[in-house]
Amino acid sequence: METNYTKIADLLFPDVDKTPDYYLSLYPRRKLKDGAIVTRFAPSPTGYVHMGSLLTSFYDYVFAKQSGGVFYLRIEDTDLERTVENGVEGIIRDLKAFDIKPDEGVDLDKNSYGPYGPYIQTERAEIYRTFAKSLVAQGKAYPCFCTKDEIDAIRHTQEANGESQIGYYGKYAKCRNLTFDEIKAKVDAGLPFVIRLKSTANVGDRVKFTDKIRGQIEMSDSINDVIILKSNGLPPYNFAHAIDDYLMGTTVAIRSNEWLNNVPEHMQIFKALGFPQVEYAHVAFIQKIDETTGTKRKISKRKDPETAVSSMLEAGYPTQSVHEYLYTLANTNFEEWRLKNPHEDLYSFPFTFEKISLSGALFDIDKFNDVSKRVISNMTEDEVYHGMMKWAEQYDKEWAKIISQNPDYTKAFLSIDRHNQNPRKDIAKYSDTKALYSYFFDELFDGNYEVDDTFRYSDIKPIFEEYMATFDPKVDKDTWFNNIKAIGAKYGYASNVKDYKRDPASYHGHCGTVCNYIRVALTGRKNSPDLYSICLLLGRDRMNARLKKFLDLYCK
RNA sequence: GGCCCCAUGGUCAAGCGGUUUAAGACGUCGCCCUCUCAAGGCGGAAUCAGGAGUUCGAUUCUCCUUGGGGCUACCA
Repeated sequence: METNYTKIADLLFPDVDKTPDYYLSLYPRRKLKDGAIVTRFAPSPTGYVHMGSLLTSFYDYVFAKQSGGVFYLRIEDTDLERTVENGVEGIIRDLKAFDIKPDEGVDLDKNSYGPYGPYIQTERAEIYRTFAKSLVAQGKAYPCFCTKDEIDAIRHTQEANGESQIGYYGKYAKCRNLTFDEIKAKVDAGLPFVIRLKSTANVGDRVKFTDKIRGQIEMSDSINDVIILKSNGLPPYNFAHAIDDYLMGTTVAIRSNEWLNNVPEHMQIFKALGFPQVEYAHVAFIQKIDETTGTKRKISKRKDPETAVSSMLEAGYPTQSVHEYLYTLANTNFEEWRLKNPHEDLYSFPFTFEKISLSGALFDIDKFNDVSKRVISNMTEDEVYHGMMKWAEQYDKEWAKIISQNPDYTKAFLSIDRHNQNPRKDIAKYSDTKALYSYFFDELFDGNYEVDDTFRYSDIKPIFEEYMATFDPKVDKDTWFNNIKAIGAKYGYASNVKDYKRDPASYHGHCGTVCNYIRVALTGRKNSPDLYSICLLLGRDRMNARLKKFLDLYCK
């Protein structure tokens, strides 16, 4: 019997000339200090990373760094259908934007670096095939020639029979006990085949395991003879990850929750291979409301391109905002920590597996915007300027040109109210800045004014004229404001708001009304940062020009 | 259908048997401050899905129900 298995293995894998031992010695165990965690980020090369996988990559990175371990990047491209051209590039770019630099992995040209490579699964096909062959030779795996139609038929039969388990197992696994001669005949006939692992479980068997995040879990064992090598010779995820995670020395596989059900199957693969079981940590996925159904569902790359990290960056959100927001979703005590340590590096937040939240959070754009406004409000004007530039250079060339020609001026208006006790929180993303500050540039100032019925144009004319005549850029803000009050008072505007509110009928308005006349004339809008600062920044000439333009338009 | 995960306000969440008349943040509402806005301050409304148990005592432990999500592919 033994020899028969070997014969089958040789028949199926005439090309494989190496043994598992070869690879076992090629990739020796890592020598790391006790407690060091080795993690990996293992995406398919679909071209981009979405919020959920970015979060897991944060976990991967942080746990490895905090424990003195290793974090590596592995490209899982065994599904040729999903592979996108330049798909690796986008992933590396996204990670890099967040300062995540894998210790080992692949570079932009898809060249592997690090001692356990290659780190692209299709380049490791020979390794998987070697182990698969070994499994066949041991009688733990076998070729299956069933067609898609046959598999479908099996399922229909099972459904008709009211079987509780659907799949390729037991008496339904008709290729399980093929003889060497039968197999040879089919191979000679050129029939395609897959390799299946013989399940060691029976219907009703239970398995227990411990998830790093979820704790003890018990479920039905996997009775299916799962496919470990597809007919194209490449392995599916289950087999590839088992071999790679062992050979590459992973200690904890942090992955999305949808894998939880497959753990029994994965455990059987590890066991068949004779590998110690890698630990698993299953992370809840981020959800969103599906527009068509109105219910929650996990975000997906295919359906929700807007949740791609790159879309966030493209919209002009700083990476730090995305990072902070994800942390507030993920954990558990992060916001509290952030309050106490407003300027700490994010990667120094002490994560533990136990504290990662179990339930899938809904992506909340309001909260995200607030987080981002806080992040930007805590930046210096230099940092905001650089962020704006970097964004604009790529997505708004006109804006980039304007601000790059006026760096000091730009920083000056960015610094308005920035160094107060409580800095302004009005920028959520860099793409907001143009609309927010366009009036600082004559070429963008469009001449639309938010005027309304309350504007008393007969008052505005003399007020502006007097304001222009008395404006002195050298005086401080209080003096400036007192002057406005004095001018306003002459034309029936209360010098303080309280007086006005007490007796609105006797006034045309109050000093704030006067400010608003000026504000609208200078910026076109009713809302702006500190008006005094705007006047100074515009300078007397441009200020006067805008006031006159307004008078020409509205106060003939 | 089978199996699994999850379950505190609209959202994210503290909580891990008594110190809780259940933190905090976002959102929302009101007031204050104020040259507008953005902030900021103060305050309000709003949550333990339901039912059994265990216990002297359950948001916290167990079970059931319900709800949401996931897996059930030669996809990952």
